[in-house]
Amino acid sequence: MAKAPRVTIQDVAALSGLSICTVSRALRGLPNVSETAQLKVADAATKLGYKASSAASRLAGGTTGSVAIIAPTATAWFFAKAVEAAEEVFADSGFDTVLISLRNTPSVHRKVFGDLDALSQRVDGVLLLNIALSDAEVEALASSGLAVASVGMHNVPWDNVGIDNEDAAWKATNHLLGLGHWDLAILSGREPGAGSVVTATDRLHGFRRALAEHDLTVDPDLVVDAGSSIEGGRRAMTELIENRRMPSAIFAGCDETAFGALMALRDLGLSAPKNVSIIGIDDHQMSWFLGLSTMAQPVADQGAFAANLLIEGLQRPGPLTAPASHVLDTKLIERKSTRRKR
Amino acid sequence: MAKAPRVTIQDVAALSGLSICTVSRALRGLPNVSETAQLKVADAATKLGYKASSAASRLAGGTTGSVAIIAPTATAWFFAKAVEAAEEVFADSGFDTVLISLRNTPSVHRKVFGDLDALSQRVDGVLLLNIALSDAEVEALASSGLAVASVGMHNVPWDNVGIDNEDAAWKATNHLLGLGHWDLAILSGREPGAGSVVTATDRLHGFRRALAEHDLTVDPDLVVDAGSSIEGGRRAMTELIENRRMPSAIFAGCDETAFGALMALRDLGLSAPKNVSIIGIDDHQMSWFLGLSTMAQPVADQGAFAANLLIEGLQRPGPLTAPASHVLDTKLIERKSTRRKR
DNA sequence: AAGAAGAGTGTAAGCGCTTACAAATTTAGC
DNA sequence: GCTAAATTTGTAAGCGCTTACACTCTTCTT
Repeated sequence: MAKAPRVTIQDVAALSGLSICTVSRALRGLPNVSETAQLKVADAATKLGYKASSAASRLAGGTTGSVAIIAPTATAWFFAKAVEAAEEVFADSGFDTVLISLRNTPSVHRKVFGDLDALSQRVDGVLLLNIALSDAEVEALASSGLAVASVGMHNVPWDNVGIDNEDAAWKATNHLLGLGHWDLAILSGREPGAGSVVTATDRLHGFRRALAEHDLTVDPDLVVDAGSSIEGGRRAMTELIENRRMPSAIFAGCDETAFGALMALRDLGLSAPKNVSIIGIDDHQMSWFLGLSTMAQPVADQGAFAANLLIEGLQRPGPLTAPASHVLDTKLIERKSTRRKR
Repeated sequence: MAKAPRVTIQDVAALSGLSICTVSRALRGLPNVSETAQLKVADAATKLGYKASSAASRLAGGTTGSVAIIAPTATAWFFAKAVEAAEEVFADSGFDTVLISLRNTPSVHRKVFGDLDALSQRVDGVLLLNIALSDAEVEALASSGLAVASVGMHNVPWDNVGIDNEDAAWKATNHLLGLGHWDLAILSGREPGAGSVVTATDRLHGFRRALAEHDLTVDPDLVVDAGSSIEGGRRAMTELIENRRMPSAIFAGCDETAFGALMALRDLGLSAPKNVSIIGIDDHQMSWFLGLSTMAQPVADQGAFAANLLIEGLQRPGPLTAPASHVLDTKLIERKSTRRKR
């Protein structure tokens, strides 16, 4: 298998009997190219199996043909799913997907968002998944020249898609409240700051609002940081029971956190809903199996939708004037981990 | 925030009072650069915040500074974990990580491996995760000019790291056999072919060998294709019970498949180990919770190890002469989903 | 002390593509 | 049927970097 002797735009030009300039334009679908030329070029290109060199295009002022997906972590269920869905859309549109995981690490977060130039050098656009950004970072990103789209963020000057996290949390909490539980704990995502997940904040708000609407106060002891992993949920739940106190019901920031909580309960010989009711958000594949009540959200849809938004943004000529925010539905799924308070 | 006026190698050259050629060499650590020059350049570069344009480097015959991770799917637990671990290594070494998910789809597999030129245009090397490759594909890849490293493949002309899948399956099967079960079923990964996962084949071999060593034959009805997802496991288990027959024990190709099987059992009012013993491979975080016996394997380690192998390969001057294959340990973890046959 | 060998540096020619701008061709207008 | 305008095509100058190759100094040789 000999080293393929790269076929360049010159070869296509030669074969089609046109200049490389015309070929370049034809290939990119620019106006001012006759149909005849268009066809000749297309013909020659396929015949030669021509593929433009992305490096050369980029250098000459074009684009990189790749986009970055930035996720707080790549292993959590939500992100793995969203990433795969987005990657599919990008791949089908001919974009390379550069994966950047912040690994829930503030220093990585700062490194990535502190050097947008480096980023904009390698990709045309970025897809942000639930990233908590400071105002300065938002502004920097908006004026970086990069196309941007996101999942689960709001009040951002670019297209976004997500669920209404506050509302979902509010509904989940109300479900608990409706079952007669008023002594509620929340296994929350990390507190705001670099490296955190934006949805966590919203969900905490929803939780607080639901309680407030019922004239209930939030016991600080019952708000525990659990991140969004199984491990974190387990740790948080253990902390809650051993060092704080057992609530009547628990709202877990996501299903994986709830799984961890369920584990912790079992460690201590307890279980849901017997000793405590528990509800999550996500509708992870395992939730049905574990009988976990949850607020279902469409994950792959969000990833794919946002990816399409980004691609549109990439193709739009001018800068984005009116960023749109799309909200997808969530749905309460009652299972056996929650039941009426006795 | 104004559009950053790109700082080029020229600026560095000017500031350091040297020629761009010397700067280029100094920056890349090539020989024949005096220490003084080295320092001056480093100084000017940091002062200016200079970052080489990957497009230009690439075009000028250099490298892309990015590597691809190719996985059969990005959502399965094993791959999500391995991808994140590898991405971390790459990021820390300054490489961009391009994620390519084959989505368990043969056509995507063919598209990716059928056009290695396109690939080698965008990345310097590829990290293959458990990809089942034909001999022709292996050869094409080996002579593509790309650096290659892999997880879970064997007899490949590049560095590889993995567990001994056949051995792990053999041990898992023997665990079942040792408990007195001789009527065994396997929930296997997909059969060989484009888009399949190579470990599945090995595990099936290990299963068969263990049975053969005990003079047992494999009932074709008890070999069912389950892919490597929860959904697949559930489907396969349902198929097994409803349309074939209930074995005494089951070896699931991976933990997620086992989870699915557990779900299917419960759908039918059955459970493990009461009605059937079941063992998986992975030691997924949920396995402990579900009491699933399994063969534990180090996933993040494999991803990180392979990533380092790839980076070494990228830095090695000549072509690889003696590909090394590293085997990591697995360990039987007995939990309550398997028990002695009564 | 003169010449060979080396080390360090600079010059200039691209890599394959995009993009003003100029040139050539077609179409429209009167 | 001839000019003005519109359309299509070609020319050439880079994009920022690498890399032969030429060149200038230092060191050793003998």
